[in-house]
Amino acid sequence: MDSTLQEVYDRLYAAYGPQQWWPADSPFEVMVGAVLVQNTSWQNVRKAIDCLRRRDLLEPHALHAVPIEELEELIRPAGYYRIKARRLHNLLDFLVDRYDGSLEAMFQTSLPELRERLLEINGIGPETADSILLYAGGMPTFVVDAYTHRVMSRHGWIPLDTNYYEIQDHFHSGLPQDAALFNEYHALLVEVGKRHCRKRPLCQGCALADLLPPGGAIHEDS
DNA sequence: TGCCAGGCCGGGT
DNA sequence: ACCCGGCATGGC
Repeated sequence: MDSTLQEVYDRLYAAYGPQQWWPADSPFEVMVGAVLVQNTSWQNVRKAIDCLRRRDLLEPHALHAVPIEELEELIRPAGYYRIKARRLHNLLDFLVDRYDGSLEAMFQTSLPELRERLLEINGIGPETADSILLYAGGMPTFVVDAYTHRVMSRHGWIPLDTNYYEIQDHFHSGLPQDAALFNEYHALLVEVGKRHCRKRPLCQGCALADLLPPGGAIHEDS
């Protein structure tokens, strides 16, 4: 195990505690949120999800039955509503056609195989797939997002140009393959990123300040 | 008041 | 293998 990765985790956990991610009432709601949150603030996503909940549409068959044009209007507050309605529907096609709408059945598939199948769906990229696998299915795959890249690169722990799979490998090879750990770790990176790396690049005063490498934080923007 | 938020795709080098 | 424009709403 990578001592730095473990130390960063311990420091974040001591500072912020358990994060209770993903904010959702059911695995299906996690799936829906994973698509809607693409390059979008969670605040906007919540409006769209609440709208679906009020209409009892947070269920695979019910949501799948909604025509695209209606879906567009329902999820409008989440932004990119035309393309996201189609992406969401593509995912629902997959879930209903292959698994009869059963997440339990879907998550019987092995992690590598399910990941590949999800990536074949138009509109599901690596982060959305990993979010579904980890946060809806409890499968041990690390979620890499903008915050992960920002926090790790600005502290000098990875080069700025590290791509998704390189970052993911870094976590996979440096930590035990534990879904609960991956879940909490990613949530903690988002938390520290929101607090310290959103507007101002300097992570002065954050929980990781004394872990900075010689030369200090990296300031080139992502 | 502009800028940005928990990406991804398609077309181009 | 990258690089880029497009996609859209709501909050600060």
